Amino acid sequence: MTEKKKAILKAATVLFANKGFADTSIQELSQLTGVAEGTIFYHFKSKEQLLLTILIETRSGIVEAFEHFFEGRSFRDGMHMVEEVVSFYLYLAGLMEFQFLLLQRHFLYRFANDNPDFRENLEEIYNCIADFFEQAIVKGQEDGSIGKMHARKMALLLFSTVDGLVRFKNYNLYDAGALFNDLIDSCRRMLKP
Amino acid sequence: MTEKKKAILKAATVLFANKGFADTSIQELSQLTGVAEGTIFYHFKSKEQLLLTILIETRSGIVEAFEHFFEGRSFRDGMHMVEEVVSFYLYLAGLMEFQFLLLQRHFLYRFANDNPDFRENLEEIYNCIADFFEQAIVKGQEDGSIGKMHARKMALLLFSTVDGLVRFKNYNLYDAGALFNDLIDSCRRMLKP
DNA sequence: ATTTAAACTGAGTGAGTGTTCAGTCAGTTT
DNA sequence: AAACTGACTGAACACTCACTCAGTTTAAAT
Repeated sequence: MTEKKKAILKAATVLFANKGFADTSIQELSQLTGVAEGTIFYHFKSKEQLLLTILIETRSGIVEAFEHFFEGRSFRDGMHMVEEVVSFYLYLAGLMEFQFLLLQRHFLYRFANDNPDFRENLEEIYNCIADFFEQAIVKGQEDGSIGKMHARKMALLLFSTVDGLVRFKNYNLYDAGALFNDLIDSCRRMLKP
Repeated sequence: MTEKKKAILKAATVLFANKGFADTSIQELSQLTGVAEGTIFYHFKSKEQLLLTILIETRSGIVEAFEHFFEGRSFRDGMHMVEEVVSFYLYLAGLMEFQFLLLQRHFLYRFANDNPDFRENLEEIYNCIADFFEQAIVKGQEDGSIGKMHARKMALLLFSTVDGLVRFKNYNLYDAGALFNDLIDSCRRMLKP
């Protein structure tokens, strides 16, 4: 991958995340990166293809980060693992700020409606994260640290809570960090037997 | 307010919510409503002004609905009031589907960055809802149905959970309704003394 | 030194955009 | 009947956009 191609992907991620798809022009992207407009279309056959490439990289980035973090790792019990999943999600949302912002933008889900490539990549991201939440809960139910409840549904509830928090932060409504301790406490109370 | 003006507002709400601001053209809005393009600019001095009008109506709709629902109403205790706030939020999100979808779209918050009118209306909506959650929690702490914890922070956590759920539903990821009972149970466990 | 293919350029194109405006018309006031 | 009003129209305007393409530069292989 050439330097210019990398620069295009990096800048486009920020622009798409901050300004949206329609409000980001190729001209602007060209000026910001110092790359000619033609070069952008040499590397990506269309604006939509450029967005898809970013989504694919985002998917592999997130999925690999999660798998790498939890691979061969052991936890005192399921409850602690839940806390680690929540923490890691928030940590990653800070590290991959623009990718996470992008994932919350509606236009991605509009593309997903008639382009299976978008749909599949989005589903893989969400399934991966929900699965980690679920695994932790199931583990906790086996070792007794988490009460009897529908594991998948609780996983989705936890997921939607942290997802909502990240949205509040992204939209400058409230700071997710300030609620971190309360979030962890709430998780414990929600899940304990 | 003339019939045509009403039709423009109604159709524009759906289009802005579903397709976004930039991807909704005045031409499309004109065709969909059977109103001439010029008429749209006769009633609203710009596309942005049209969006602002929709936001203002959304704000008053939501704020009045909440105030009307809880006005002069009494609850067995604070915990039950929390449950009612959560339920009513989800009920309203179904009733005012497109307005709630609109509120989750990023372009609104971009306008809010340099247009105080957008900012103020958005803040009023979020403060109003967060306040109801907080009131319920404070009431519960007074009557002993809710434990000792930071009321505002817990209110924000609850808010972000239901907000996240509505997002999952809007983006066709998961159905919020299927999680309703689990949501209410979790709220109880999160808040009980 | 020559060849070759990949990387890159930027002027150009045509479709589509939000907005304007001169003008029509039904209904009300003078 | 004349003057006026406000709702409405749609053609025209200036502008932006994604995308194309003929041509140039770069860099490695022969």
